Amino acid sequence: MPRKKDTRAVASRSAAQSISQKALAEHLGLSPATISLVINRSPAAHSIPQETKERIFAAAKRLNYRPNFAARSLRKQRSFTIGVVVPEISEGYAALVMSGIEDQLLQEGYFYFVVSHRHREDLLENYPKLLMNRAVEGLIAVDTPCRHSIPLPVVSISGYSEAPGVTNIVLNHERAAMLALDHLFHLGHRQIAFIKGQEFSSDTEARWNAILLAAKILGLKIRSNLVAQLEGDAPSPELGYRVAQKLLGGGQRFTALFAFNDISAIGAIRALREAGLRVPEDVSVVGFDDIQSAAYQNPGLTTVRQPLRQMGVLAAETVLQRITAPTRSASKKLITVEPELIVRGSTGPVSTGRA
Amino acid sequence: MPRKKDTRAVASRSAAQSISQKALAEHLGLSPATISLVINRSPAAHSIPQETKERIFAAAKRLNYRPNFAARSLRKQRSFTIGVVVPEISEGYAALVMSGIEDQLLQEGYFYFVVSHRHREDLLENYPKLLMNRAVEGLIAVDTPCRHSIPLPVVSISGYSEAPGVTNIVLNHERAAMLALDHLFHLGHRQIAFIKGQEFSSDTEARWNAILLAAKILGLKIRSNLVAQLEGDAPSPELGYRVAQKLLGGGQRFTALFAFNDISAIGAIRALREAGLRVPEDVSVVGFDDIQSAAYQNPGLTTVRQPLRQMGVLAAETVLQRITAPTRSASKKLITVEPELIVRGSTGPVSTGRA
DNA sequence: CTCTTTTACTAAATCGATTTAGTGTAATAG
DNA sequence: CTATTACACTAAATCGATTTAGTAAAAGAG
Repeated sequence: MPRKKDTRAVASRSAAQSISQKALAEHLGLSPATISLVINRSPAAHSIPQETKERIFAAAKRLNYRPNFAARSLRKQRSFTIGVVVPEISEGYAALVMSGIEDQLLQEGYFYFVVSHRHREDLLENYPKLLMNRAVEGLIAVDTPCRHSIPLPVVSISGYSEAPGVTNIVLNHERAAMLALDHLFHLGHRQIAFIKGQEFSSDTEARWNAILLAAKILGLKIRSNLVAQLEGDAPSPELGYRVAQKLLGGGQRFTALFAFNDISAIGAIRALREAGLRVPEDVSVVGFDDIQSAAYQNPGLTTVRQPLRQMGVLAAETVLQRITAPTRSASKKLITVEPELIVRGSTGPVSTGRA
Repeated sequence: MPRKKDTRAVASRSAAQSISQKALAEHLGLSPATISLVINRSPAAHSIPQETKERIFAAAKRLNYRPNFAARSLRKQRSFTIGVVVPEISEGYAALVMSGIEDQLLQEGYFYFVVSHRHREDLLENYPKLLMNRAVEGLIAVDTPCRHSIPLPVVSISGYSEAPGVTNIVLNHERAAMLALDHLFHLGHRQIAFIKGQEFSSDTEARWNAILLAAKILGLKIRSNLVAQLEGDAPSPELGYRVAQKLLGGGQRFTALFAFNDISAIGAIRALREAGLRVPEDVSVVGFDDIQSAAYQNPGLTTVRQPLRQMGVLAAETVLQRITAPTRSASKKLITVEPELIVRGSTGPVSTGRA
């Protein structure tokens, strides 16, 4: 009755508990040293004849020898593991970055631990320590402030830190702000509302300064009663919804809204709609990040894209570089990546009837 | 000039390279054995006076002693690490599950490695092995088939597997299908289109069978030309968009659409709109999963919620249980979780003018 | 035929903890 | 005053690899 095929026996053999190097050595009538040299393709194995090497590889495969990772790690003082600190796992933002990090790290034979601090002070404080207890060889912090300096290569994405030993990967905020404002400006918008990021978000300040600069260059006035700030730390459009309501309640008219990120833009659109305003006919909305669902809003969300996946890849490349060639790469403190404006349906020319 | 505060010196001291147990022992004039017993709060330390214990703890803190993880891991034959296998990191689905897993694991002192196979055969084959090489103590597979049996506790979420040693966490598909169909049925819908999942998705078959069953119970006919299947493996609404276009092109009218997941439902809505159909006036749409952006579609997406976070927590609890109390929990093969219907704006009564 | 070099390995130290079986001293029991 | 028990530790084996220094035998040089 071969209904369930006989994968079971085969599998359980091939996946059986691994034997030790010593056992393998005894089985072959060799010493563990020899096994080690051959398995690791050490140059010291040059004098070992091909035939013996093949015997070793064959037996290793047949007996399912897998070097004990802890032993190897202990001896070599390497863990081949990186720690990744993110605010949340559930956000489109962090997920994209992580996927870039993963690609790059696994390719190079590293694994990574992820921890998410959800902006809790105690976790922010403790997680780096926990990761160090686990002997990670480097840290990637995504949108996370690095208070203490850490005796490890650290790469920070969007969390600009002056701490020594930190390489920062940041977006060209000036260009990002200019892309968005210039787009709105050329559509005729002069009354533009802004949603700033939360205090804790490391991008908030830089982005805002860039907006101020761009506005100045364009000769655009920013009214303080058209500026509101996200509050709360759930990664939900709800926050954008609330802050947009506040803006609407302020009484000051606006024909365009530049949100801190796509998530809040999505919430804001809902608030606008509920207030009877059409997007983009009455109010144009620009988001930030270009998370996946931005494209599938109705209308599609015009947004400033951050190359999130690429930033993840870059971060991984950079930590590994700093781990394997500490001196040469120690100097690079700042890596800038470029934004891109993605124009979709949520922005349009200012309507003469209303503006 | 205390502009930059002096966190630097303090930090670099407190985060300095850790010393070894032996060094700590010498510093205290004790033996490493004693340090170990005290630090680990071993019962064998009962005879050691409180004063000495405090001396040890104080020195450990002052000299920044951190037990070497590899050494401890080697000796105890434990890694306190779990492997998590997901199809993609970028999806709302996996992200929510992972966040549940993370919570639970970190709480219990475990870390986890994530790998994403993107449905590539070679990675599906290799990643479990790589994880085992890293000495993970258990595996959580999210929406991922387990071909081979693995000599480790395995918990599978939405990837039903008969392999020995696998605990399956599955949604009550029958109830899920019934919730959705019953909702549509009571709104008057009789011409319902369906988007099935991809072949490779482990949920596809079970969900479809449940739909067939629910339809039968309700006395609902399913027309084969109103059934289409997702193709391609990118986690993007694009797939739903394409398949909905195919359904529309089929010429057969329908007043409702039940999609395989929220992502494809979102894409499908766009296709419907482009075809001049209004949602929900002309076509009601039901999604599946309740990912975050479902609530912030316009209109909000009616969907069958899977308790994704909870499934992650449950999976983590279960692996840990199986690791720490192997015999007692080995028996549980199946854990069922319950869906919930979330009614939002994308479904409405069938319109008499058009149906 | 001796001396050097190469070949084909191995012994043993090491990485940094954990843990078991003791050891020497002090206190208490009988 | 001896026997026992409790106290306060420690020596040494162990986990499973890696790696350096070395050895015995064979090959090659002169």
